[in-house]
Amino acid sequence: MEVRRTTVRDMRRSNRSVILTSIYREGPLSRQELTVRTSLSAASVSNLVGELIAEGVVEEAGSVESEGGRPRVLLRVAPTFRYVAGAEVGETRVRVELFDLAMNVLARADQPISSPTPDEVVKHVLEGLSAVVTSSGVRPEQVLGLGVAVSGVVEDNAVVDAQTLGWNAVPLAKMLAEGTDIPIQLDNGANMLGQAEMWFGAGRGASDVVVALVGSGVGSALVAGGSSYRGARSSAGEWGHMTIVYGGRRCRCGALGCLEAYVGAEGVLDRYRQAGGTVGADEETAFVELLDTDSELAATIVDDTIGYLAAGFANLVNLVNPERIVLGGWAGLLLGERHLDTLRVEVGKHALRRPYEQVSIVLCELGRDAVALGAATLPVVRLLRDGGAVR
Amino acid sequence: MEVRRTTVRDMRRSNRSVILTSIYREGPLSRQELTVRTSLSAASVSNLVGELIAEGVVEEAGSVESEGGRPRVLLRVAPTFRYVAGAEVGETRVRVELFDLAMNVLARADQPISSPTPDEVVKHVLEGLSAVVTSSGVRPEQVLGLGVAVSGVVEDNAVVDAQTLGWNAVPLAKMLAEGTDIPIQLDNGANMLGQAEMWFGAGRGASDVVVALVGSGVGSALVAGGSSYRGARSSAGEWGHMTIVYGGRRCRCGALGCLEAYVGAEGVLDRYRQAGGTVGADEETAFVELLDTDSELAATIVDDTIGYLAAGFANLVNLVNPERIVLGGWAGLLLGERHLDTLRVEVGKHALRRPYEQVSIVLCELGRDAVALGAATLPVVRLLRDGGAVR
DNA sequence: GACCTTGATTCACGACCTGGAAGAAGCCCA
DNA sequence: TGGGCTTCTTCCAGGTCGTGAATCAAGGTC
Repeated sequence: MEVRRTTVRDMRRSNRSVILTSIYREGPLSRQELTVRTSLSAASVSNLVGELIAEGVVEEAGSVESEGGRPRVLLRVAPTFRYVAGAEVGETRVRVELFDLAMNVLARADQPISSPTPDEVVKHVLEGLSAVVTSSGVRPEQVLGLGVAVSGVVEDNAVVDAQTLGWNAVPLAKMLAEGTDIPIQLDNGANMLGQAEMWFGAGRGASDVVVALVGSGVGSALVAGGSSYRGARSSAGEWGHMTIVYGGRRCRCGALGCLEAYVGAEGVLDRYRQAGGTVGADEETAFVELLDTDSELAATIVDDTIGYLAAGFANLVNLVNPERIVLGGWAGLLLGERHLDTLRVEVGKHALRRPYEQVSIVLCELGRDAVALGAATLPVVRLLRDGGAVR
Repeated sequence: MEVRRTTVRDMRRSNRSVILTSIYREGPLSRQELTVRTSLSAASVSNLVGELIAEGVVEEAGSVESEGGRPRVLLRVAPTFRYVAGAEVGETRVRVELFDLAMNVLARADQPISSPTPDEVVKHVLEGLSAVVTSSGVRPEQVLGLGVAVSGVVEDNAVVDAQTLGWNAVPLAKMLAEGTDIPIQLDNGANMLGQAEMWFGAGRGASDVVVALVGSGVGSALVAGGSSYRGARSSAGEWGHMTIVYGGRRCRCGALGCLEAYVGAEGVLDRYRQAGGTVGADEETAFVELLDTDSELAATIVDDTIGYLAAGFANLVNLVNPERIVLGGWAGLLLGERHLDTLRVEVGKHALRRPYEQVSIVLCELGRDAVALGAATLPVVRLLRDGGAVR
């Protein structure tokens, strides 16, 4: 039973949240439009908006004429009310970015990282954070929070397990909090890229979405009913290690026949080389080379890849019944740019007719650099949820 | 933006719901315990409970002594405040059951059905409903609602598509509503069995669960964060048609290599017969026969089945990260009773270590007759959600 | 039978949203 | 130029709600 009481204060907080969220997500709105959208009374809208303006969260932004009457005053979330930071922890670099509330980038700090130990990562994130804060002239107490995207499983928004980095139960949130007063929120990198696509990219307007990421490996972010689905212990979305060829190729996770072993760039190139194809050593260049090679072997490998990927998509379509699947990741984009139509057709061969007809399959719009952007939305989500209340 | 305003009335409804739900789900409770669990003030609990008692939803049920003070008065939902009905629409029969609010069966009506056309089904459901209501001496206006479980996709709680029955966009809710004043709610049969297991069976206490049903075919019910997950258009949970052997056996859905083609009883027996095994014609008898045959061939087929099923489970574990998987369906139970431990081990070979360690795999506890019970919980859910307000 | 402990109820209070009336701000037209 | 009109916004009285402190209730203890 997770039910909670409601008090008279919750009501106001909730209504502030409704109004603030509407203003933020649906662009400049007048009080009048807010009364329609929220079905709150005009009196309450005026009251709540007045409070939000007095606190500086919301500001008036011009007016628009109405049909012969008093013009409506437009309201927007004040972009400079507070700032938010996002960090992307990769295997070879740490990127920190600072945004205003309109999610304009104010500063960016990229730092190469030699060995991704927890201490090293903490050091670089904190350095990057203070670098972007300083260089943009924002006072630290103006920063609402720092969202950090890591490539592993983040439990309870605090502890990280990342097999690829060799991290086991690393209390990253605590470690970071010791070096700054800015509130920290952690999440998984794939989820954050998905979050970015949901807010600013190909996921806009949808509420049941799978963001499928195909790079060297394969992962996904699940969005159910408008919010990220993490499962019982935050590791949901491990789509890449779904068995798709029972007893098939050995995957680096140890199991046989995982999707990743067939459609991850590494697996694809491996299959090509084993079949006698030759490409360069650099993975991305090689992958492009394979896609653009005009040989029967290359065509077979690519067609097979599309087939396996389609089966993986179909499994999502059947099991999750999303309204949209967003394909991303560098390899996914390269493949999708060339073969999206074929992919769509192939999915239809594996999926049930009904959910297949209801899903649209599209490409990511933001590229791979949106991870920090997604992470930076975490403090914004909190701000909107709390109706503009700050620490 | 699905955010909605909150008014002062919502607050009371919400708190009534919190109290009523606590009393219903956590057994007889005193007002004192309610203040602790709901974190409402003692004053409000007293006030709200008084109202619920006055309306007859809740009643006092004895008292329990406290440590030297005034004894606590226990409260429970009055079992006979209202009644709920559940119907199971199968391919060969329609079952309707009537329950009190404590979910004790008061009456049951089974009706064989020759051809499951919509009109025929509506007729039998309505006949069954009036039969159980009459025979138990309950006044029709005392019946809170009828939940109907059908074996197809139910959209918007109103329209049914059932490929197996040949139904296409049948407005079943409307058709039923024309024959009775009792409110109708529709849902999918697998979901309803899952719902029954969640409330009264192997799912109790968990909030992220997959109920996996293996019979002649294969399906599942997904429970995410305590409530049933239906996806964008109500067809989520189609686990049986997940591709598990790329390019493998032809499934009755038309695709190749679906899980159902390997672990559904029909598929299993088919594989056995094709490999030279002989069993009787009746599916269930044949399946038991296969399981209990002491031959190398039979053992291989069974082992393979466990392997395929394990891969199917592992895909759920990786993608959904449930805390529990509940195996049911007649074939699933027969298999599970004999080989659950092996199955658990095999799942570990396909799933990622971390989510695998976090999931428990157990058998259904209620048998296959719980569908109507699950359906009958639909009106109860509505009652609890609305805080005891009746039509 | 006085006192203690614990559970339940009462009541004044402040916070909240609402509907209707009033005010504000622009446009139109004589 | 000013009155009238339309539309947006604010003000105010009224009613609902949960809270905290005080009070009442019901049993046990000595």
